[in-house]
Amino acid sequence: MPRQRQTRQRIAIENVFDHEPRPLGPAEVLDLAQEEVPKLGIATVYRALNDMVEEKLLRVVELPGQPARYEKSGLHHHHHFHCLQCDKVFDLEGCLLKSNLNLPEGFKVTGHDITLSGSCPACAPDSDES
Amino acid sequence: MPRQRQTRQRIAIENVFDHEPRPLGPAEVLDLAQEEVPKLGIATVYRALNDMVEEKLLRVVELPGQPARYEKSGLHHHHHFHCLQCDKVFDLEGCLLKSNLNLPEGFKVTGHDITLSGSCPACAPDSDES
DNA sequence: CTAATTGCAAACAGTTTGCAGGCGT
DNA sequence: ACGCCTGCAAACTGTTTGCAATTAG
Repeated sequence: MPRQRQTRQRIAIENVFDHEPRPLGPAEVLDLAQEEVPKLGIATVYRALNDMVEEKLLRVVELPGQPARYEKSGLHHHHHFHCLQCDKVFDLEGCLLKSNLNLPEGFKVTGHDITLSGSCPACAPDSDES
Repeated sequence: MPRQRQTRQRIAIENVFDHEPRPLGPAEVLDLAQEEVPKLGIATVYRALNDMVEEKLLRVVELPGQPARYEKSGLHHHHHFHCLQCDKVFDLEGCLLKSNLNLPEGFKVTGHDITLSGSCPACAPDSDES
Protein backbone atom coordinates (compact mmCIF):
# COMPACT_ATOMS: atom_id res chain seq x y z
CA MET A 1 0.00 0.00 0.00
CA PRO A 2 1.96 3.01 -1.27
CA ARG A 3 1.70 6.35 0.36
CA GLN A 4 -0.97 8.68 -0.80
CA ARG A 5 -0.27 11.32 -3.33
CA GLN A 6 1.10 14.63 -2.21
CA THR A 7 -1.59 16.90 -3.55
CA ARG A 8 -1.90 20.56 -2.74
CA GLN A 9 -5.00 19.95 -0.67
CA ARG A 10 -3.50 17.06 1.28
CA ILE A 11 -0.49 19.18 2.07
CA ALA A 12 -2.62 22.12 3.08
CA ILE A 13 -4.56 19.88 5.44
CA GLU A 14 -1.43 18.47 7.01
CA ASN A 15 -0.11 21.97 7.45
CA VAL A 16 -3.18 22.96 9.36
CA PHE A 17 -2.38 20.36 11.97
CA ASP A 18 1.24 21.40 12.12
CA HIS A 19 0.25 24.96 12.81
CA GLU A 20 -2.64 24.39 15.21
CA PRO A 21 -1.77 22.66 18.45
CA ARG A 22 -5.28 21.66 19.44
CA PRO A 23 -7.85 19.14 18.22
CA LEU A 24 -9.71 20.44 15.18
CA GLY A 25 -13.07 19.54 13.67
CA PRO A 26 -13.64 18.98 9.94
CA ALA A 27 -15.22 22.40 9.51
CA GLU A 28 -12.31 24.11 11.23
CA VAL A 29 -9.86 22.19 9.10
CA LEU A 30 -11.76 23.15 5.96
CA ASP A 31 -11.73 26.76 7.00
CA LEU A 32 -8.03 26.89 7.76
CA ALA A 33 -6.97 24.84 4.77
CA GLN A 34 -9.02 26.98 2.43
CA GLU A 35 -6.70 29.85 3.13
CA GLU A 36 -4.18 27.86 1.15
CA VAL A 37 -6.48 26.07 -1.27
CA PRO A 38 -9.67 28.13 -1.59
CA LYS A 39 -11.63 25.70 -3.73
CA LEU A 40 -11.07 22.88 -1.28
CA GLY A 41 -14.26 20.90 -0.67
CA ILE A 42 -15.53 19.48 2.58
CA ALA A 43 -15.65 15.97 1.12
CA THR A 44 -11.95 16.09 0.49
CA VAL A 45 -11.35 17.12 4.06
CA TYR A 46 -13.33 14.16 5.30
CA ARG A 47 -11.51 11.80 2.97
CA ALA A 48 -8.13 13.16 4.00
CA LEU A 49 -9.02 13.04 7.67
CA ASN A 50 -10.21 9.47 7.45
CA ASP A 51 -7.16 8.40 5.49
CA MET A 52 -4.85 10.11 7.92
CA VAL A 53 -6.50 8.43 10.84
CA GLU A 54 -6.15 5.13 9.02
CA GLU A 55 -2.46 5.84 8.54
CA LYS A 56 -2.22 6.75 12.18
CA LEU A 57 -1.09 10.27 11.39
CA LEU A 58 -4.08 11.59 13.27
CA ARG A 59 -6.06 10.53 16.28
CA VAL A 60 -9.79 11.05 16.68
CA VAL A 61 -10.92 13.08 19.64
CA GLU A 62 -14.61 12.76 20.38
CA LEU A 63 -16.39 15.18 22.65
CA PRO A 64 -19.93 14.82 23.87
CA GLY A 65 -22.42 16.25 21.44
CA GLN A 66 -19.94 17.63 18.98
CA PRO A 67 -18.51 16.59 15.65
CA ALA A 68 -15.32 14.59 15.99
CA ARG A 69 -12.08 16.47 16.18
CA TYR A 70 -8.68 15.35 15.05
CA GLU A 71 -5.17 15.85 16.36
CA LYS A 72 -1.75 14.63 15.37
CA SER A 73 -0.98 11.25 16.80
CA GLY A 74 2.38 10.35 18.18
CA LEU A 75 1.87 12.73 21.05
CA HIS A 76 2.50 11.49 24.54
CA HIS A 77 -0.37 9.80 26.25
CA HIS A 78 -2.62 12.62 27.35
CA HIS A 79 -6.17 13.67 27.97
CA HIS A 80 -8.34 16.62 27.12
CA PHE A 81 -9.77 19.68 28.70
CA HIS A 82 -12.87 21.16 27.20
CA CYS A 83 -13.57 24.80 27.95
CA LEU A 84 -17.29 25.18 28.25
CA GLN A 85 -17.06 28.87 27.61
CA CYS A 86 -14.96 29.23 24.48
CA ASP A 87 -15.53 25.62 23.45
CA LYS A 88 -11.89 25.03 22.67
CA VAL A 89 -10.19 21.78 23.55
CA PHE A 90 -6.74 21.60 25.13
CA ASP A 91 -4.35 18.75 25.67
CA LEU A 92 -3.38 17.81 29.20
CA GLU A 93 -0.08 16.06 29.63
CA GLY A 94 0.10 12.88 31.61
CA CYS A 95 -2.50 10.34 32.58
CA LEU A 96 -5.31 11.27 34.91
CA LEU A 97 -6.57 7.78 35.50
CA LYS A 98 -6.36 6.31 38.97
CA SER A 99 -3.72 3.63 39.21
CA ASN A 100 -5.60 1.30 41.47
CA LEU A 101 -8.72 0.64 39.47
CA ASN A 102 -11.20 -1.50 41.24
CA LEU A 103 -13.25 -3.00 38.49
CA PRO A 104 -15.77 -5.78 38.71
CA GLU A 105 -14.39 -9.19 37.78
CA GLY A 106 -14.13 -10.06 34.15
CA PHE A 107 -13.74 -6.63 32.59
CA LYS A 108 -10.68 -6.32 30.40
CA VAL A 109 -9.61 -2.76 29.84
CA THR A 110 -7.73 -1.99 26.66
CA GLY A 111 -8.14 1.74 26.55
CA HIS A 112 -9.55 4.75 28.26
CA ASP A 113 -10.68 8.25 27.58
CA ILE A 114 -10.81 11.15 29.98
CA THR A 115 -12.15 14.60 29.38
CA LEU A 116 -12.19 17.31 31.98
CA SER A 117 -14.42 20.29 31.49
CA GLY A 118 -14.57 23.73 32.96
CA SER A 119 -13.00 27.00 31.99
CA CYS A 120 -9.61 27.58 30.47
CA PRO A 121 -7.22 30.26 31.72
CA ALA A 122 -8.48 32.79 29.18
CA CYS A 123 -12.08 32.27 30.23
CA ALA A 124 -11.58 31.61 33.93
CA PRO A 125 -14.18 33.49 35.94
CA ASP A 126 -11.83 34.42 38.78
CA SER A 127 -8.74 35.28 36.82
CA ASP A 128 -6.42 37.39 38.90
CA GLU A 129 -6.51 40.16 36.38
CA SER A 130 -6.75 43.14 38.62
CA MET B 1 -43.75 25.85 34.19
CA PRO B 2 -46.03 23.00 35.23
CA ARG B 3 -45.01 19.43 34.90
CA GLN B 4 -45.49 17.79 31.58
CA ARG B 5 -48.54 15.74 30.88
CA GLN B 6 -48.56 12.10 31.77
CA THR B 7 -49.22 10.60 28.39
CA ARG B 8 -49.08 6.93 27.60
CA GLN B 9 -45.96 7.42 25.51
CA ARG B 10 -44.14 9.47 28.11
CA ILE B 11 -44.89 6.84 30.70
CA ALA B 12 -43.77 4.05 28.41
CA ILE B 13 -40.50 5.84 27.85
CA GLU B 14 -39.92 6.37 31.54
CA ASN B 15 -40.66 2.73 32.14
CA VAL B 16 -37.99 1.70 29.70
CA PHE B 17 -35.40 3.40 31.85
CA ASP B 18 -36.75 1.85 35.00
CA HIS B 19 -36.44 -1.59 33.51
CA GLU B 20 -33.09 -1.24 31.73
CA PRO B 21 -30.09 -0.55 33.92
CA ARG B 22 -27.73 0.63 31.21
CA PRO B 23 -27.46 3.74 29.03
CA LEU B 24 -29.82 3.55 26.07
CA GLY B 25 -29.84 5.28 22.72
CA PRO B 26 -32.93 6.84 21.14
CA ALA B 27 -33.41 3.92 18.78
CA GLU B 28 -33.19 1.43 21.63
CA VAL B 29 -35.67 3.46 23.63
CA LEU B 30 -38.05 3.60 20.69
CA ASP B 31 -37.79 -0.13 20.25
CA LEU B 32 -38.45 -0.95 23.86
CA ALA B 33 -41.17 1.61 24.35
CA GLN B 34 -42.99 0.45 21.25
CA GLU B 35 -43.73 -2.81 22.98
CA GLU B 36 -46.04 -0.76 25.12
CA VAL B 37 -47.12 1.90 22.61
CA PRO B 38 -46.65 0.46 19.14
CA LYS B 39 -47.45 3.61 17.19
CA LEU B 40 -44.87 5.59 19.08
CA GLY B 41 -42.79 7.76 16.76
CA ILE B 42 -39.09 8.50 16.95
CA ALA B 43 -39.75 12.24 17.15
CA THR B 44 -41.68 11.74 20.33
CA VAL B 45 -38.81 9.78 21.78
CA TYR B 46 -36.41 12.59 21.01
CA ARG B 47 -38.76 15.17 22.46
CA ALA B 48 -39.27 13.15 25.60
CA LEU B 49 -35.57 12.45 25.97
CA ASN B 50 -34.68 16.10 25.61
CA ASP B 51 -37.38 17.16 28.03
CA MET B 52 -36.29 14.59 30.55
CA VAL B 53 -32.71 15.70 30.32
CA GLU B 54 -33.88 19.26 30.80
CA GLU B 55 -35.80 18.19 33.89
CA LYS B 56 -32.72 16.35 35.06
CA LEU B 57 -34.50 13.03 35.07
CA LEU B 58 -31.95 11.71 32.62
CA ARG B 59 -28.29 12.22 31.98
CA VAL B 60 -26.67 12.17 28.58
CA VAL B 61 -23.93 9.64 28.01
CA GLU B 62 -21.89 10.28 24.90
CA LEU B 63 -19.60 7.68 23.45
CA PRO B 64 -17.14 8.35 20.66
CA GLY B 65 -18.74 7.96 17.28
CA GLN B 66 -22.13 6.84 18.47
CA PRO B 67 -25.51 8.41 18.99
CA ALA B 68 -25.98 9.77 22.48
CA ARG B 69 -27.31 7.43 25.09
CA TYR B 70 -29.37 8.28 28.13
CA GLU B 71 -29.52 6.97 31.64
CA LYS B 72 -31.43 7.88 34.75
CA SER B 73 -29.79 10.63 36.67
CA GLY B 74 -29.51 10.62 40.43
CA LEU B 75 -27.23 7.63 40.31
CA HIS B 76 -24.04 7.75 42.29
CA HIS B 77 -21.10 9.35 40.61
CA HIS B 78 -19.81 6.75 38.24
CA HIS B 79 -18.14 6.17 34.91
CA HIS B 80 -18.67 3.93 31.96
CA PHE B 81 -17.23 0.84 30.42
CA HIS B 82 -17.76 0.30 26.73
CA CYS B 83 -17.47 -3.25 25.47
CA LEU B 84 -15.93 -3.06 22.04
CA GLN B 85 -17.23 -6.47 21.20
CA CYS B 86 -20.92 -6.42 22.08
CA ASP B 87 -21.05 -2.61 22.07
CA LYS B 88 -22.97 -2.45 25.33
CA VAL B 89 -22.19 0.18 27.92
CA PHE B 90 -21.94 -0.60 31.62
CA ASP B 91 -21.80 1.60 34.65
CA LEU B 92 -18.73 1.47 36.87
CA GLU B 93 -19.23 2.49 40.47
CA GLY B 94 -16.90 4.99 42.03
CA CYS B 95 -14.61 7.58 40.56
CA LEU B 96 -11.64 6.59 38.47
CA LEU B 97 -10.04 10.00 38.35
CA LYS B 98 -6.67 10.51 39.97
CA SER B 99 -6.95 12.54 43.13
CA ASN B 100 -3.79 14.57 42.68
CA LEU B 101 -4.42 16.23 39.37
CA ASN B 102 -1.54 18.27 38.19
CA LEU B 103 -3.11 20.74 35.82
CA PRO B 104 -1.55 23.78 34.27
CA GLU B 105 -2.36 27.02 36.06
CA GLY B 106 -5.63 28.67 35.37
CA PHE B 107 -7.76 25.71 34.41
CA LYS B 108 -10.92 25.39 36.46
CA VAL B 109 -12.40 21.93 36.39
CA THR B 110 -16.11 21.65 36.93
CA GLY B 111 -16.69 18.17 35.62
CA HIS B 112 -15.11 15.14 34.08
CA ASP B 113 -15.94 12.16 31.99
CA ILE B 114 -14.19 8.84 31.91
CA THR B 115 -14.86 5.92 29.65
CA LEU B 116 -12.92 2.70 29.77
CA SER B 117 -13.11 0.35 26.85
CA GLY B 118 -12.30 -3.28 26.36
CA SER B 119 -14.32 -6.44 26.72
CA CYS B 120 -17.03 -7.17 29.24
CA PRO B 121 -17.18 -10.42 31.19
CA ALA B 122 -19.48 -12.01 28.64
CA CYS B 123 -17.14 -11.19 25.79
CA ALA B 124 -13.80 -11.53 27.57
CA PRO B 125 -11.33 -13.34 25.33
CA ASP B 126 -9.53 -15.23 28.10
CA SER B 127 -12.47 -16.22 30.20
CA ASP B 128 -11.50 -19.10 32.41
CA GLU B 129 -13.90 -21.36 30.64
CA SER B 130 -11.95 -24.61 30.79
C1' DC C 1 -63.04 22.75 26.73
C1' DT C 2 -58.21 24.27 25.88
C1' DA C 3 -53.85 23.73 25.08
C1' DA C 4 -50.00 20.54 25.31
C1' DT C 5 -48.57 16.24 23.02
C1' DT C 6 -48.39 13.12 19.26
C1' DG C 7 -47.32 11.16 14.61
C1' DC C 8 -46.12 11.99 10.22
C1' DA C 9 -43.18 13.95 6.97
C1' DA C 10 -40.36 17.57 5.62
C1' DA C 11 -36.32 20.09 7.08
C1' DC C 12 -31.62 20.03 8.90
C1' DA C 13 -26.66 19.05 10.06
C1' DG C 14 -22.87 16.09 9.63
C1' DT C 15 -20.74 12.55 6.98
C1' DT C 16 -20.17 9.43 3.02
C1' DT C 17 -20.29 8.14 -1.80
C1' DG C 18 -20.63 8.22 -7.16
C1' DC C 19 -18.93 10.19 -11.01
C1' DA C 20 -16.48 13.00 -14.51
C1' DG C 21 -12.57 15.69 -14.95
C1' DG C 22 -7.83 17.12 -13.08
C1' DC C 23 -3.30 16.17 -11.68
C1' DG C 24 0.64 13.51 -9.28
C1' DT C 25 3.88 10.23 -10.30
C1' DA D 1 -0.45 8.06 -19.70
C1' DC D 2 -2.47 5.84 -15.85
C1' DG D 3 -5.02 5.96 -12.12
C1' DC D 4 -5.55 8.22 -7.75
C1' DC D 5 -7.53 12.53 -6.04
C1' DT D 6 -10.69 16.32 -6.20
C1' DG D 7 -15.07 18.86 -6.37
C1' DC D 8 -19.69 18.78 -6.88
C1' DA D 9 -24.03 17.05 -5.74
C1' DA D 10 -26.83 13.39 -4.37
C1' DA D 11 -27.47 9.91 -0.74
C1' DC D 12 -27.59 8.68 4.18
C1' DT D 13 -27.99 8.84 9.20
C1' DG D 14 -29.23 11.01 13.25
C1' DT D 15 -31.93 14.77 15.11
C1' DT D 16 -35.25 18.63 15.00
C1' DT D 17 -39.37 21.07 13.59
C1' DG D 18 -44.14 22.32 11.43
C1' DC D 19 -48.71 21.15 11.43
C1' DA D 20 -53.19 19.02 11.93
C1' DA D 21 -55.41 15.64 14.80
C1' DT D 22 -55.50 13.65 19.45
C1' DT D 23 -55.91 13.66 24.31
C1' DA D 24 -54.68 14.94 29.20
C1' DG D 25 -56.15 17.91 32.84
